[in-house]
Amino acid sequence: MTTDGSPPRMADVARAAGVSTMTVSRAFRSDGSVSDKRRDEILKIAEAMGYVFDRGASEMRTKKTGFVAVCVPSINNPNFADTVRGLTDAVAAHDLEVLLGYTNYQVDREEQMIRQLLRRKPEAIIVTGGAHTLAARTLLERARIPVIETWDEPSEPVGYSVGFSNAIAGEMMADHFIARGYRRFAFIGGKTENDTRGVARRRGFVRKLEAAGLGPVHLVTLGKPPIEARHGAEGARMLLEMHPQTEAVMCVSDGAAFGAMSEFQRLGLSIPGDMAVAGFGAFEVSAYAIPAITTIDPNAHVIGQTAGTLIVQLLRDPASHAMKRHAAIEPTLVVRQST
Amino acid sequence: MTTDGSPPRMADVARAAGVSTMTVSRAFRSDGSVSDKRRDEILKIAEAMGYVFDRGASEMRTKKTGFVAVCVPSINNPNFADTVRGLTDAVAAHDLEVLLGYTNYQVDREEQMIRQLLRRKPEAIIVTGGAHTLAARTLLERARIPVIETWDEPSEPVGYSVGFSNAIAGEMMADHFIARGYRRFAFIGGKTENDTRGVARRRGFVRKLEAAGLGPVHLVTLGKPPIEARHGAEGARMLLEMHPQTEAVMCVSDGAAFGAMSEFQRLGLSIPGDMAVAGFGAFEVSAYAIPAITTIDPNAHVIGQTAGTLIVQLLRDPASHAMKRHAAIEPTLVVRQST
DNA sequence: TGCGGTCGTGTTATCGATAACAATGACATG
DNA sequence: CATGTCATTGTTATCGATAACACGACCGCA
Repeated sequence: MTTDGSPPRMADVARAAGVSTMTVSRAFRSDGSVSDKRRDEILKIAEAMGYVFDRGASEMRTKKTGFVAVCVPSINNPNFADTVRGLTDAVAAHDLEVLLGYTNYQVDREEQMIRQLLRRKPEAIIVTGGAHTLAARTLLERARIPVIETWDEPSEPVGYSVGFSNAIAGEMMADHFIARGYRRFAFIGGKTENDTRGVARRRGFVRKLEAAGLGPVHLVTLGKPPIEARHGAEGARMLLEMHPQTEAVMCVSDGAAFGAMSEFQRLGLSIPGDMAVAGFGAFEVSAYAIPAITTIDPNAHVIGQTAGTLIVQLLRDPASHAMKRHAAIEPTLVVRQST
Repeated sequence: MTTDGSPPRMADVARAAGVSTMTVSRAFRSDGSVSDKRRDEILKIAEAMGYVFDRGASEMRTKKTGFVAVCVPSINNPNFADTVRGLTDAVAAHDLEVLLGYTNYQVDREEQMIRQLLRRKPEAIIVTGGAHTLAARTLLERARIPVIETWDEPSEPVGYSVGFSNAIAGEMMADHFIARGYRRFAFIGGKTENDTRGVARRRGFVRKLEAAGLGPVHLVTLGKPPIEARHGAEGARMLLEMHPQTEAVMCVSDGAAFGAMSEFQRLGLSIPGDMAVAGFGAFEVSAYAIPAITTIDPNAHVIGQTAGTLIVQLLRDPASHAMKRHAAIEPTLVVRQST
């Protein structure tokens, strides 16, 4: 506290400690060359005065904000929450903070969000997926910071990418269904334009089955993402009405799969006898549902962790730009009783 | 882009547009008094140059960071995710961004997180719960910004509070159990020290039942929060082993309730015939489980929205300090088939 | 004793935008 | 025509910390 009642600045702490501002500045950093005695003294005085270090002023001079920006579709989705957690954990040890934005699965909101995030001058930016508006892509290309696209395997990444092919994930489930001997298939998912990754999974699933001569795959398309249990339940009703002969259905998310399975059961079907159900995402609910639901684990936490580790490396050693541009995170098929 | 390859600053845009830096600054703000023609011209030039406004430099001069800090236990919990979403939605329209931190339910990490958040000079800070370390409380008291404690009804709030009494939420469920005619009760939850709100719910639940002469209430205590499906399942096994005569159990969260119910079913019990199960949180899974799970909806999104609205009001009109300090968000009992 | 090196500390200029104030021109009004 | 008002634009100092440089004290070693 200063005499005039304004919050204390570093200079006020310096005055109180009888040293120069520069010495206080050094005391607040780990690398600062100050004698231990002085540092303790200064920090104690600062604490007593209620001094709070001003990161904003610091970043103006150092040009280091300590921010890693990340843009995800939604934070209510456990998968993206896991990715953010993995990222945060990986970068926190290196004095980096995560600046989070979400788009509610709207591409134009992504552009706006990226614009907003970049104004904070993050040291790196992580986005979800490889599909962006042209303007958004330009923003990322011009940003002069590491750009990481996650949850996807973009054919032309802006910078780096950490993720997997959602189409292949869809194929994995198709292979599993084929191996189990099912014949008539369906896919429950959301509207095409909003969730490009969900659409890619559907494409892979359908392509593989039709290539095996097991088409057509019936598509049940619900509203905008996120597609959750209530949509799954609605999709289940629609499916039984339109294509009651279906034997196995993949859902775009585990939430939807759970909702669909519950609805099938309510309507008297036995799972997997009358209908096999699978999801995507390895939500916790899938493991504890009865029957437990077959799913694909995208290893969301690992995606975040890997992206975080990559960022730390790029920031510490900018020369490492030569390394490979894509980190493949293999999704895992988790077979359970529902198929 | 400047001639030397460094990112352009406002002065570079000004030079390119043949105006002063100040005019460019004004063009970038909604209130700036610049002729429309000039503004369009300037913005177009800025865009073409790839200029990105530097929010950090701006905030140093204006002393407005545009940040609202929020500290939650976890972002994987759908309840807190909803609160953050409600908050973000409420403040976004007023040019405020949410700076998010989470503590993994560790009180000492909360202190550290608050310290870190405050260094960014947020314009307001929102924390979860009313229990903090002494140092954390001091930090909040000295911060000279609006402080809002959520998800609780602190007896001595630091500043404002938005939430409900978790003890009363526990009592609500006890009342419901009593009305349904159950006699032998249990509560499945986490370790005491880490989740004060969960503990409060348990306390209310137990107190009410014992006051009605329906004790003792058996407590099944698992590990550290978050307490999810796997803990619920484990708790269910423990409960059947130690107190098989139990008729109705409340779980600290819906995740745990779902896991417990599944496990009871796996072990051959019928719900609610052999065992009634209730949760807390109104997770989507509860509505689609079979049977659907009775729960308490804390209206998490409303909590966030209300806190956001309050902040906007306090920042716009600092004189409104006189208004009431607590906004009560009533939790709703949602009775379903599991009880 | 003299020299170079290290350690701890101080001085000055600076990061990029903007508040506060000043100045200009256009137009209205008496 | 003089004066006032308004809208628009420019000039200067500044927010709070720190990089870069300078400097003195002290050390070891020849």
